[in-house]
Amino acid sequence: MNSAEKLEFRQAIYDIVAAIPQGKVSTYGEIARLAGFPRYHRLAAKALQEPSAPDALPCHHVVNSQGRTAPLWPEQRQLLRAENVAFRPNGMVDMTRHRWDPNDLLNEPM
DNA sequence: AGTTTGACTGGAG
DNA sequence: CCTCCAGCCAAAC
Repeated sequence: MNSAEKLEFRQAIYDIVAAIPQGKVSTYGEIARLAGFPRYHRLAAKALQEPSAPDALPCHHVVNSQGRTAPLWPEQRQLLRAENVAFRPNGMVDMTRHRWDPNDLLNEPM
């Protein structure tokens, strides 16, 4: 991965995350795959930590594959709750209800 | 140049 | 659900 690809990757990640609708969440592995770098989930996470990430970027819409919120980022839970995202009793996001389907453009506001 | 470190993942125990 | 582990890849040590 050269420097040009890094920029390309980061930009793709930001675009994808920006496209996640309110009340929906995606995973690090998913956005990395959509960005065209299937095994770069860890780098996707790092990209969201980058200070260069846009301020308005709703990175709280990204959780891990199990629906777990970022351990060292307690606010994420509040941000999601503010969007009526349902949490299971175990503290994980109810992925069956809130997983974002990139193909479903309107993603049923119902 | 070798080792450690994550806002990770999927599987095993 | 929990922890532990191998696989993963760039960055930071």
